[in-house]
Amino acid sequence: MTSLRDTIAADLRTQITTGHLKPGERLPSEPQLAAHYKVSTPTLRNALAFLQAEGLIDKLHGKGNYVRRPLSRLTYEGGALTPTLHLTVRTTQLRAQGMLATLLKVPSRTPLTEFLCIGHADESPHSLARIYIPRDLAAAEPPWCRQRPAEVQDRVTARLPTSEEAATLRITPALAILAITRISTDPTGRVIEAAHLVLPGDRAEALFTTHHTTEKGGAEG
Amino acid sequence: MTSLRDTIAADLRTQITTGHLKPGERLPSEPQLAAHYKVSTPTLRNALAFLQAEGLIDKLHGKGNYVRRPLSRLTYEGGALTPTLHLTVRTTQLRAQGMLATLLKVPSRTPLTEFLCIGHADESPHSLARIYIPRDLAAAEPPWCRQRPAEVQDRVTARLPTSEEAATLRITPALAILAITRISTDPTGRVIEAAHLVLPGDRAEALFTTHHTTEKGGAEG
DNA sequence: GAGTGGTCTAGACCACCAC
DNA sequence: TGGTGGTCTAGACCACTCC
Repeated sequence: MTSLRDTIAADLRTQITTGHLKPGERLPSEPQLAAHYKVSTPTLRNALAFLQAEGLIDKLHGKGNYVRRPLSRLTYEGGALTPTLHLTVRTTQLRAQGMLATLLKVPSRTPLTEFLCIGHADESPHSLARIYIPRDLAAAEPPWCRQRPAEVQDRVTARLPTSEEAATLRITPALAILAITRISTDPTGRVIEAAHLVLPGDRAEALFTTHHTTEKGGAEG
Repeated sequence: MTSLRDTIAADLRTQITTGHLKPGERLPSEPQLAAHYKVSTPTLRNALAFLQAEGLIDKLHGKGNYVRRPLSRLTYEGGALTPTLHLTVRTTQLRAQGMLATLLKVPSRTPLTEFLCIGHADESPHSLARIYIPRDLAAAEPPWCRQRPAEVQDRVTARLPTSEEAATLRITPALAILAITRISTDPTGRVIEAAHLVLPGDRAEALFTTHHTTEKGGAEG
């Protein structure tokens, strides 16, 4: 009924979560584990790939498989990233077109500035952001927009990373990510910023707080 | 440099997104595709598994691989699911303990009611919700809480589904999901509802709108 | 060079679906 | 019954890490 892969993954998962295998500890080599579970190496590797996608182990080429240490969790708060060490990799001048023009509600060929940012913690990247701002509002320093937003809309989805995103964030292509498209508008309704954020699912979460006034009720389902 | 799997996946992805392969269309059988790309069937299946995780194809056991039709996207709006056909599978009386007691900020063994809900659209499940409400506030009909929330806090993460979640939602274990933990409080600060929501990443998104008053600024990074 | 994980092969065997 | 996908095997060969 349940596959060998799932059985093995479940067993190792239990050993990790119960502390039988401790954080930082190296697992036996794959041939050894395969022999122990009496399966072929591809089957065993399949199970390990699952644990990697869950963020329970790190696979290090040429070194071994290690139980992952608990990660400090990055919290994105609706409308703003938590203060952290950021690295602006690239600033690009471009012109709006297609999807970008639609998001920013500007005509095609409107001058924009793109900020490509990578967030870091513990020497490893933990967030990727592409921020687009109409050029007349763009600033040289963070926050890169000269104007304060009156309303911020965050559209959050879960998906697997593209190979480029996986390479940039140094994560496995099987690790789920939070993809957030953020649109900020000023009091007049003008879009002053559009941003694509990518946060690894194993070390990031997004937090949104909604206040309901008495006039309008809340939970419908 | 790039693996055969990625090359094949990229090729098929292109054929799908460009319309060369149309929605609903059946792909050639796996042995045929393997022969076409001159790879073994496991390698080809590996590529197809990737496309499945991206939501581009459906793998139907005994029938074939099909280009997926565009899915109607479920939008969860901060604090409330969009009105849709819901099915309450189970109502359970239980007592708070551990994590649940912490979330609800109640003492252990406080009586609670759990509502297990599955959302449907087009005959297929598209959302899974576990809602916990202090028993004195629980109602028999949706919305199951007798009281209106003053504040709703949504904690959003991306991860892979557990095997139970995958089975319930009829999705592949490799498809990323949005996991939302929602805490609703009344004006006095009492927690009136805690909910765990699971939304498939290929057909759901969460939308949050934040309004900033003039006193407090917004984007910090 | 020894040991590790990364990729791929060729094929067996089972389960599901349609006829 | 025949074709399809699902799982697993046994092993080859390459790339990376460390000594």
